[in-house]
Amino acid sequence: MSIGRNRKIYWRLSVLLEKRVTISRVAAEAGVSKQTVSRVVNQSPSVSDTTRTRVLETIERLGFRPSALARNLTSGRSHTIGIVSSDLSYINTDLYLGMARRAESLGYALMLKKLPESTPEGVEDVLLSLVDLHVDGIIWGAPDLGHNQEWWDTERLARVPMPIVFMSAERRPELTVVGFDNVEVGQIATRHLLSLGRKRIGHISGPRSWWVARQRVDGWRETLEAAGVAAGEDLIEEGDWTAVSGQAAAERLLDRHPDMDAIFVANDRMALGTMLAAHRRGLRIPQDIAIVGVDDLPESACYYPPLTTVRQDKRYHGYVAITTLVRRIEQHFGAKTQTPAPEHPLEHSLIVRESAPAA
Amino acid sequence: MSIGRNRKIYWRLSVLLEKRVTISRVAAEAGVSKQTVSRVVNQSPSVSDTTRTRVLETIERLGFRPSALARNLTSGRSHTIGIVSSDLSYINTDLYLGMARRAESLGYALMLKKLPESTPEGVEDVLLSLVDLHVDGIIWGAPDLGHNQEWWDTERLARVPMPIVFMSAERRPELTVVGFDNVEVGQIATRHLLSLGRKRIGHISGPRSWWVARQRVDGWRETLEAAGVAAGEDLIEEGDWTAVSGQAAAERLLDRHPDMDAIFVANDRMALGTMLAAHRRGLRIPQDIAIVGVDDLPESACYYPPLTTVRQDKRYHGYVAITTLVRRIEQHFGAKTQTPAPEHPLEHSLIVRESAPAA
DNA sequence: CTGTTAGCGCTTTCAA
DNA sequence: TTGAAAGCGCTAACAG
Repeated sequence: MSIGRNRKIYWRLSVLLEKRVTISRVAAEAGVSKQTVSRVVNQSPSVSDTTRTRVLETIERLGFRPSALARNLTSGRSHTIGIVSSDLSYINTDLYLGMARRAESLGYALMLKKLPESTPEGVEDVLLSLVDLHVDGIIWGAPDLGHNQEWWDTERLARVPMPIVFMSAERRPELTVVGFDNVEVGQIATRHLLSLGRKRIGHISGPRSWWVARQRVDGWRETLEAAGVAAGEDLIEEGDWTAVSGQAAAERLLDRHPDMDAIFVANDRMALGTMLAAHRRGLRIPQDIAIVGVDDLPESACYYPPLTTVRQDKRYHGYVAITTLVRRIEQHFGAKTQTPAPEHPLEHSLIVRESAPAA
Repeated sequence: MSIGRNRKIYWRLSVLLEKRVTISRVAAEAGVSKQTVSRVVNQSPSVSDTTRTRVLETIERLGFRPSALARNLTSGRSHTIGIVSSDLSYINTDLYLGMARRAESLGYALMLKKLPESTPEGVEDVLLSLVDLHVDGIIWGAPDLGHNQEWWDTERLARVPMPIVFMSAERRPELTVVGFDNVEVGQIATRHLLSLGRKRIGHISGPRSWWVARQRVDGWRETLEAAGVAAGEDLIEEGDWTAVSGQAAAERLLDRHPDMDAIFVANDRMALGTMLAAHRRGLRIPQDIAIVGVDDLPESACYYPPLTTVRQDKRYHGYVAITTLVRRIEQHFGAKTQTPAPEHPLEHSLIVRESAPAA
């Protein structure tokens, strides 16, 4: 679409109140065929300058805007991406911003779909409704659902008639997955705690049904085992990513191991709960117990004490997800031009703050 | 749409990989006209039972799903609602969930649009793109932008060809606004602090360009003045809703008024920063300084100490917003049936925790 | 370079 | 109760 962004267009929008300005109307007023108008709008080179000018002028004057709907119907693609999530627990502000910006810059609109309370039937419905809406591709932003439960078997996958990109799912050859290396996340956090000289390092994990949660557990375990430090299941408690659940998990963990001197918590919000539990017991952070989280939420710098955490660039995560999906969409439609692949992989870094300061 | 939710449908989806099943195909196979199929799909009563059964059977067998696109093109409505926000700062998880659930139950899909960095031109573009997409209505979820700056003048408003519902905007007769009474929020918080016997009550506000922020300031001021307590501008510092900005604002406030014994902070995240500032100065909460926030974020129960806060039911906020919009859409299209209005107004309540416990 | 002819998949007339 | 015809607004495939 090459219509000038002149704000005058907007002033003509009033016409819509009467009757939508269509391509035919423009054609008539400009004294050309609909096809020519279409060519002008779509930047086809095969239009004479004189005609182009005249048409463009008419378009401006009438405030014509091509109907995305009609366009989609004929072209077969909607330039719309469906985003599926159970709630916005995985898709937070930053991830959304990253996706929205990138999608917009590539000319795609975003359609959000909530999964109804995690039932498999609901999932089918959501998928179908997305098909009905002719979305060009899907971002699967519900890492908790149906990944490892082999829900997404090859058969089912083959049935979805458009590309899907999975956020942080277990990697499988037939799935396009975009996500961080969460084993490494666990390693980074745990290594830091080891480097501080801690020996009794517990872990508060996310729901083990989530792949990311399991990965972080693995990173923690591997690191400890490599260092010859205890890493049994008794040192793990599971939360549900919320602060309160983190507090409860910490209580259980500290009840069982009062001598614990460090905890790697699988996300910042649970780390907040963990700190509260520690405060309640009169444990000093980090002297008595060091804590490391994951996410680097903007708030975590204001926790008491400020939290050491493994930072994930969610915005870039969103960027990469959309870019990857659009590339798949393009090849799906056999586009001539190809969006370039993302330059960097998804990386994370340790942000050291008072809850576990450098040695 | 009344197509049985039989999961078998899904298994037929594979057909899509070859060629989309259209109404004509169904008509042909069922030996009826397209019209009849259309009638069956749209639950028209004027179809004989025999025919209906046969058509439904064919629909199931072929896995036919009506194309929302084609349908929209003819019917003129898309059953899609556009949600405009600058980022997801105002639209948080709960608000989104409330909207998504309600929209889904009323048969609407949600299209999310991000405002490009708050420029007026960008706003025009977003609005236009929503018009292009034929959304049936718009939720304006960017309370910071263009409310009081008279951006939304009557003229401009008249130009948007579909209903708009504004989230938490300044009330004006020509605008449909859904939001909490934020003056009352300020009053509730401040009254609580007064009831604790506090006399030097400061306020950390959100950006004064936001209407909600100004409302909360008003509530704070009115309450203090009514009680004959100082409420000057020197007792206010402005943040940008983030925790860090709250910390900075608190620093400034406490520098200027070291004798302050309470602070009403306009949201929980800034309250977190405020608490950190207090801790840093060795002030005990609540003994030396009591703090009240707004929102009741799930995390706030795990702040140290747990935060007293004014709870807003964001989920219901979302429910009401969508319900209101859909009602307007229905009358816009002159629908026969009318969605019932929300039962309750938006209310808030004080959640008392340790940062400002009951007297 | 430009126009004509067909649709895209569905709904809305209007007849039968 | 059913069907035929005529679009919705646009693009694709051919002509010229």
